[in-house]
Amino acid sequence: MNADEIADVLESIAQLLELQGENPFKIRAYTNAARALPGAALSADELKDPERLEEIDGIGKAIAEKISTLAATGTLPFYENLKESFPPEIFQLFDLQGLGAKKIKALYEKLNIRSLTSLERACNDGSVAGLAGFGPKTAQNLLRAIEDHRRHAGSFSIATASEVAESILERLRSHPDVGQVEVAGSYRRRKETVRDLDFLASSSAPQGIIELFLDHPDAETILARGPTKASMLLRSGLQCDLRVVSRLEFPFALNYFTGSKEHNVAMRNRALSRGWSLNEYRFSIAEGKKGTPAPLPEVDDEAGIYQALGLDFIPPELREDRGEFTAAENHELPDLIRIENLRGTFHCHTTESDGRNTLEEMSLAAQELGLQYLGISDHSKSSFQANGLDEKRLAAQGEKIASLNRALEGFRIFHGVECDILKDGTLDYSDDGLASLDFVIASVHNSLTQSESEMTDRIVRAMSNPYVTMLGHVTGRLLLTREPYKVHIPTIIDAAAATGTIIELNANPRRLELDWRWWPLAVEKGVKCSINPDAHSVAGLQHLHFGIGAARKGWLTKKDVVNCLPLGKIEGVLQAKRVAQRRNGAADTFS
DNA sequence: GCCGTTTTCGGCCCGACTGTTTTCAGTCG
Repeated sequence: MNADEIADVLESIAQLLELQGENPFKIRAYTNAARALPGAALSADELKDPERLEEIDGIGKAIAEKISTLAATGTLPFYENLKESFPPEIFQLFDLQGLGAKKIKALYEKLNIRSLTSLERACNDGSVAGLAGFGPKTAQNLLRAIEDHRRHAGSFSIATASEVAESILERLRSHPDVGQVEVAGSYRRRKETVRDLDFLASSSAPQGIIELFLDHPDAETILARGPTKASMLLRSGLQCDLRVVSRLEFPFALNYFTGSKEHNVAMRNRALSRGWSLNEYRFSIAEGKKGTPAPLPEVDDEAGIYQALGLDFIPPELREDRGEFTAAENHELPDLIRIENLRGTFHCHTTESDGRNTLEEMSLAAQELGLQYLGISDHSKSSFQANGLDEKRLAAQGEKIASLNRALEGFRIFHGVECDILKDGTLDYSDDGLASLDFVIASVHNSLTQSESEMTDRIVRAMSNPYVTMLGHVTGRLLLTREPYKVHIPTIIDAAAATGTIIELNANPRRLELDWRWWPLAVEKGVKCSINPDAHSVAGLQHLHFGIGAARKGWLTKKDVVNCLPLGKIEGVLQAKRVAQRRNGAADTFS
């Protein structure tokens, strides 16, 4: 069993213990261990070594033994026994809004409810409403929650969220009683998908702002309406929450509601170590602490909170408790990439394959964005579903680009292709065909069900080709739609480093990969990134904004991203692999 | 179950809202 699978088991154990009414801190210990494990990036052997596991913060003797057993045998008697006390379907009840372990336990023990279907029946026939601690309102809310759950998987793409977030922000800003307004939560941290949007406003007169917020034209259900907090479900199924706080509380609330939960816990612990308690409103003197606490700091903005805790300002994207505290303490936080650092981009399609805009339109749009270059890469011939180009059409496209380039000044179109990586890792064109191009993106588009080792070998073989400039969408995932295909990312990263292949950060909001979690490793290994929109239209160039969010989340700076290089410097990077091969004179330079 | 210039016991983040209660438990973030 690998680290991710073991983490899933630990999460399941936590839920089962919760159902059993176990000590909440014991439950938290399992949840913490589940979160800590994948971040430690242990090898298969280290996962079997209890002593190595115990070095990880949050994993002690007992859980280390359990992880080791899972890694070695793929099973755990303790877990198997736990599972016997509850039916497996019961886990789906945790996904319902308003239903936690206590209520699930009551429903199961008193009414033998174990699934969405049996819960729905019991809500309708009145037996839920008759249960102690439940009532008619709860039954009604559960029915609505079941319906919502069925209608929406519960997550939304960053693109959907972005549209809603910007429009609600604008609405709230228009209110005369509003001071500051921000979106917090995972949206501000630029997670690849979000479950809800958390808005935060400062005001001394919250009521009207709450009313304006809830009076949204797309509001379907009002979930909460209090004096400082409101919550609604939009017709799309996206939940939006609003908090209104005072001007002085705003930085604290912004920090608190931006999260992540793990980041907040660490912040509070840092405060406690100084004798302060930190909540979403302020610093205060912690109760029951021995010794004299440091005097309370004055805080004007979010940076002031970090400063008070001896930290550089941590950008929201990094707040995942993945090393940002150590870096902030040592003044080693990266100068994260910004959208204005981009000088050009690659991976754009045109009407020649499956794009909606012509070569000329795409080029013009890129110039209007202030870019210096645009890499055109239509599909290769095997992607016939996408009208991929054969050698003849590819050559004709090259001539057209050359002629356009002659008429351009200070802007260049690079001619490339998104070349299919065939089932055996060979490419869709001969090396001679590839050599005529400025750059080549190699991507997998078919035979997605290969085993992890087959897929990994396939991609590594493709990267060993000196004409492959960069690797496209590494795992083929479509967020909220299609799981990634199986591929061993650390091996891919090593191969990219060894061959000098750039890895794409596909900025299309449905893809957003290589996933941000892997970029620190890639950078450590010396792999370069290219942030590519995978644009199929002029509008698709805007995906670069989402790519920047993901890149920042992956700790990337402009030095790590090749398309921050200006025209005049980028050409050399595109040619580097072939030049190295020519210099070494061997076909198997990289093997 | 984890952790330790509070170190082997006794803490572990905490406030808002809802619904079911009549002072609070459960859930959420």
